[in-house]
Amino acid sequence: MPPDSPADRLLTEAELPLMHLLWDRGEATARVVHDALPPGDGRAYTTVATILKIMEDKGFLTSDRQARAAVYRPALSRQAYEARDLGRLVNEVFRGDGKALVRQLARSEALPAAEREALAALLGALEP
Amino acid sequence: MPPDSPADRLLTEAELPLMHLLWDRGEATARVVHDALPPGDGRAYTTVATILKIMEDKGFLTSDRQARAAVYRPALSRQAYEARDLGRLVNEVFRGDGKALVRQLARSEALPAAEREALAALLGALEP
DNA sequence: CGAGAACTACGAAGGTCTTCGTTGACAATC
DNA sequence: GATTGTCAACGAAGACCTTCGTAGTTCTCG
Repeated sequence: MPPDSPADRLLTEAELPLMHLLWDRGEATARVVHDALPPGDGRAYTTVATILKIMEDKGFLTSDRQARAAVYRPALSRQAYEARDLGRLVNEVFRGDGKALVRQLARSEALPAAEREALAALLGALEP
Repeated sequence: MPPDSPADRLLTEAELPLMHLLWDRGEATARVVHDALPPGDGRAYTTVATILKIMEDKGFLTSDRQARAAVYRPALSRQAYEARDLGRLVNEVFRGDGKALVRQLARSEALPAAEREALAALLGALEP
């Protein structure tokens, strides 16, 4: 088993926005990523370049270094990462109780009312 | 608004298991928490005491210090914390797309098959 | 070719987290 | 009353994260 496989790491706070950019675009150089960041961001180019390099070391990205400037690509699909982070939430915070998560989701502001109601109905149906 | 309110912090990896213990028991001293940890845990008593103190500083716990040994209580319900951590996942990882989270949940191993199917059906019904 | 631009690599600095030992205070016990 | 045990407080050490500047290399364009 490769010792440097993507492991079960999670992206850090600084890494996650860069990863979203790469998921959206498929690939990008450090320059492109930096320029695409929201203007108010303020992070220096070298900061972005360093973080991308670290993400590659961690196995989150691969790069094509034939090119003049390294072109980075996600080594992990957005879906796969979503599943990983969701897994952490379920296992560590909800202690494996997926139903409690759905219950919490049904209360969450993040979902439109229609879906919240549907979830609540689903819960009611499953456990009357 | 109190400036030192529980803020929007998340519990760290070392803090979370201690918090679960306190949620389960309602209150406990550092001694009780330490002794209740799984035997294989290995963390020293002083480590546990330090983490509890830090959690109090961060606003996650309150303590009764009349007693000889400080008695800690959660300053935040399990539900409230679940909502906070779920909120992070929805906003940062799923970028506000709650439906994507439900979709992911429907694929998750964490839920029994019956619930996964129900979620899938729900998604199908909402977005044909 | 030479000057300037762009890029990578390196490392330093400051922050947080995690772990634990030591010290000094206090209590209980003999 | 002296010894033993328990506790809070402090701080140190090592790991990781975040940020950025500098140095050196490579490319590009007059």
